[in-house]
Amino acid sequence: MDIRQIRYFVAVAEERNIGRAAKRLFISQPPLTRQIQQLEDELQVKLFERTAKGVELTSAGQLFLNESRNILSLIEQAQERTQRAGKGQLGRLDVAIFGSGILNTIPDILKRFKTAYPGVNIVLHQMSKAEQIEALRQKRISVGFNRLLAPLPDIDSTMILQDKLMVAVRDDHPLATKPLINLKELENEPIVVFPKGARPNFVDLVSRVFQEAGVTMNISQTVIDAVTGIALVSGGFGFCLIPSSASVLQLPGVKYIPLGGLPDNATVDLSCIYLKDDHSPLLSAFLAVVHEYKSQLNNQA
Amino acid sequence: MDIRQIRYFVAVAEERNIGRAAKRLFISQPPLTRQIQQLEDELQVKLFERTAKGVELTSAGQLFLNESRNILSLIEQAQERTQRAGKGQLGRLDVAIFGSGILNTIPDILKRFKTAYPGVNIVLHQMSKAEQIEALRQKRISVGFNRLLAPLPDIDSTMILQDKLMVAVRDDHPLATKPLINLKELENEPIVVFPKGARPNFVDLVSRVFQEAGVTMNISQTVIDAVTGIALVSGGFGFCLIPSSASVLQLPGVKYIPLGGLPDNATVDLSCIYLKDDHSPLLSAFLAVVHEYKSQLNNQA
DNA sequence: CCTGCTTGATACCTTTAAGGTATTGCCAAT
DNA sequence: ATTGGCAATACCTTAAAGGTATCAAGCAGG
Repeated sequence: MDIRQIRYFVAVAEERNIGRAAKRLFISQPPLTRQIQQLEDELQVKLFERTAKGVELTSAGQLFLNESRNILSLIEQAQERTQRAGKGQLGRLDVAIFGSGILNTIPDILKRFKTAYPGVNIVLHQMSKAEQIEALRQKRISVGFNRLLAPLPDIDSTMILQDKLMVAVRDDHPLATKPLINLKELENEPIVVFPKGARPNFVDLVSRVFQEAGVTMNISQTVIDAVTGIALVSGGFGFCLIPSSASVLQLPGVKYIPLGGLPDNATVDLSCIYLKDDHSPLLSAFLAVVHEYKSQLNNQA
Repeated sequence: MDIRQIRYFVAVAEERNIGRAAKRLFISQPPLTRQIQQLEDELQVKLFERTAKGVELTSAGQLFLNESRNILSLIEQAQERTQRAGKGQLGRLDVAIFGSGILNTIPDILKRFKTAYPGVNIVLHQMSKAEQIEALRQKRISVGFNRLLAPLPDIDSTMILQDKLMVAVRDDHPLATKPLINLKELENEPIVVFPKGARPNFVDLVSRVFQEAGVTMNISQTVIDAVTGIALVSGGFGFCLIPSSASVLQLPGVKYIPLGGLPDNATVDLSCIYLKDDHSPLLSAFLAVVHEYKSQLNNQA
């Protein structure tokens, strides 16, 4: 049995006349007659009663007509859905985000992607950097968002933005009134750092900045992420250096003040990472959205 | 797109290796490679990622695999169901019965057919003789049960049984004690006859019998069917001649007594009728059941 | 680092089967 | 009895599926 035969059968059933159906199918009458005969032979069922005016469906033929229509529509659907999946318009995309990374950039990107590709189901996973890399290699996720990535041979990354550093201060502290804080002013002050876990990390950037400025750093506490760090500032544990994008977070008694007098490379990147040899259309579509977001960000600045 | 290609695709997806799949399909590897390429070209979607160890499905391919399995199983089902319909094991059979014909013979036959062909949906219609013939010609029904048929050019019939005549009597009537009633004893007695409507009919048989025996008949009432006639006997309206198979009907105060001293042709047939050129497997199956029933009936007698 | 093995891809030929033209046979309406 | 419309048949042409031989690429073992 053949899809062509099914199509032919439906045409004949609808026209109730082989010659007319042949015209509709842009073939001549004899081959159509033969195809119908073949179909009947194969099924061992008479599908049509031949009359003087044409043909008419037997009861078995009537049943087969319904089934045939179902088959054809299922095939059509399958083609369309597969094509959409091939263009990345349909499917499931597993995305990893890091602890406090759910601030504004990532939700924005996800929102854009969701509106551009409404057929794609986005599944979020909270993962640390190391977990993301393992999950990428095992294909449990397709993209991860992260910061400060060491280059890896099998993993590519796209930088989305670079955050400058800011200082989280309690608003009753004397420095809280200044428009800009110099690193020197934080010498020996208690500093909360984050995150715990795999290096290189935001901690390393902060230490490097202190070191290069020749300022001694007094780490009062190491916590898991920016949110916890800022919470500790609010609790009076000292200062906390954060990437500027984390400053959207509002906590009672906490002010964010830009850090001045730093070298240009004193920034943290936000990047998304993915397997180098993942050529899935879903990933490409997602990266396209990321790039579009990035270029809009640059045009604003 | 082609069912063959879908089958090939599923095999390759399952084996994750074109060569192995080719072996499974009893073809050589190159044509299989080409068919997969063609399928990908047509869908404009890459279905497989070619690796060193074989091939692996892309996400679009994964989706298409699911759809393909659905399509194949639907096709299989369609073939099987159509074949069953072709053998008369599946479908719908519209059957007409006459007013009081729902006694024991017809339910028996229908019950047998139902157990032999459980996939067939029997739809009953109450129809007079004339209605049955019109409905047969319009193909609204496939079989009708009836009595005393005049032969028609386009309609065939099968006689199921021949009923002798019986008399329905009130049990307080003097004749009710006799084991056999002679027609002479009914002379001038009030007789209820049925049915109303198209001739030739059961009435005609009854009148003929009286006439041939030289007995004058006194029709007290003409009613629609046997059930009504017997009800009138119960109400004291007189006697009623009925086909013996109607004697299964029990009404208060009514006895059935055989009619004696009649010629052999004083019988009513129960027949089923159908279009001469209806060769549907459903009808053949039904008629086969009818014949089987008939021959069992004859063996008993 | 090279060699051999496995895998899919290509080139070219053979065979199967689908499509076309011409014609026949059948039934029905005139 | 005749004609018109329909499906079926016979015979040929063409397209496409399958086969054999061979190639190119990637990985494993020496």
